[in-house]
Amino acid sequence: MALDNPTLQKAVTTADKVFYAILHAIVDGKIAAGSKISEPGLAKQYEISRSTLREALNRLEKCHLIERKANVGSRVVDCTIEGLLEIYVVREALEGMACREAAINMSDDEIAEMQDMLAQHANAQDLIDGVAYYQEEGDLDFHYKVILGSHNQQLINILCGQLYHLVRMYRIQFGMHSPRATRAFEEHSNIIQAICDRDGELAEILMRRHIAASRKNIEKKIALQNSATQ
Amino acid sequence: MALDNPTLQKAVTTADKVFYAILHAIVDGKIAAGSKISEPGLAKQYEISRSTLREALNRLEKCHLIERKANVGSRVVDCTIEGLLEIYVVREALEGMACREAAINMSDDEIAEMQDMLAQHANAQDLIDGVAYYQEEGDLDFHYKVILGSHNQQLINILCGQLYHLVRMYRIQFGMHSPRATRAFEEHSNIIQAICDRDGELAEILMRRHIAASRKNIEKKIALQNSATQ
DNA sequence: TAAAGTATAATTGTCGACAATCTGCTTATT
DNA sequence: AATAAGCAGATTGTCGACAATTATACTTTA
Repeated sequence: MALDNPTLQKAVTTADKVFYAILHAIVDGKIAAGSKISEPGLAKQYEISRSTLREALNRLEKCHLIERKANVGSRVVDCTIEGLLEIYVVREALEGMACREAAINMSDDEIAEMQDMLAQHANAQDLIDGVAYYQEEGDLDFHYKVILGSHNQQLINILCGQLYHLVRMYRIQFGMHSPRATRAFEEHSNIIQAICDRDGELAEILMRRHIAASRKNIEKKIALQNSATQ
Repeated sequence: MALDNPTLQKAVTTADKVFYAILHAIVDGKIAAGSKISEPGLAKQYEISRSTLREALNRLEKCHLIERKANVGSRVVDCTIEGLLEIYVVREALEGMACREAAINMSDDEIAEMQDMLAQHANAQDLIDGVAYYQEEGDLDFHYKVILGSHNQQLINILCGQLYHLVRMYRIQFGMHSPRATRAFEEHSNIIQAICDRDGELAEILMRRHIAASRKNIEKKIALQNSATQ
């Protein structure tokens, strides 16, 4: 079930391990965004052959974490504001739809599990402090559960397999400790309620607003920064 | 511009050429859906080394045309009804959003170009005959233009780079010569009008209905088939 | 001095071979 | 007879080397 998550999947081959190692290095910014990737360099660093490294690079390309040009090489994607906003647009569309489908397809057990998770969050010290409600990872994450709940393999692949890491990369590198913590918690509650009521239409609208609110929050911040520097 | 289309991109390296060759073979059903891929076999067939073939296979995996398991091998994805419906759900969400963004971001020139294209279609013999309005490819395609018009690189990548080929594969292998030809044409007209009016909200709704109508059309067909066999 | 051309160095693409793993069949055991 | 263990055969993963292409630095020329 949750093993569909590439992040949690066990690394069975050397290329796998190196893939995850580089993945984390990029997401955490240890390999700078926008920097060029040296195949001989990285291969030496991880003590593997170039073939194996290239296998790992291919997977990173699948996650849109690096970009390759023929006969030129690979670069880590760079984190631009425009890129971030583009991702939010995609998420609004896809997670909105995932939420609609989740309201239709989730089993009662899955819904109960999600409600339990939310109850735990309500007590969590982090939430009380109003910090870092966004920081959980993997299958602890609310959005994650909703996406899996859609039972749509295409949606799961795109959102959990590809965009997930990009989103984390942006969050970490832009230092987004959401100030919307308590607000987000309430929105999550309402979304779960809609799913529980099997109201797909409402569930989608609420999820879209939830994500759009985050996006607007970022746009506002950017606007403030821009007006301050002028 | 249209060079962002991986289908039209020029193949510069051998792996590229083989990638496109196998891509077409799979989409056209010359390599059967669901069949296992033999690396030694295909390498011999295309007269290349296994390394080069694996490079090509990696790209096919990016398009979700094949699936790989570690130490086991690759299989061509199989075309199931569920899979097809899943794709329609994703398309409804993403192309709907792309249409909204297109209404915001397309230049006047781009819109004029799209209107010209539609006018051409209106005269086309194919349309008069009520056949095959869906069969055009590449940047002739209406949906394609809308997606590019969103100016959102993420949307373009996912829809044109990944899903595009899968959709074509399903269309060809399920033999979908849409009987909705004239109807689809009218719907396209209305969508372009909404974009022309810069009405993103309406444009999204119309596109979603347009795609949902196709999906329901398929569901109906399936239901008929099932009731006939019982 | 700036621009263009050339040669050298470095990087990427491709190849064939070996090691590790899986598949299917035979054989042995209860 | 059914299940488990073990053994070929084939397939995938990994490696190091060579070929093709690109980037860099230097020289030449206007």
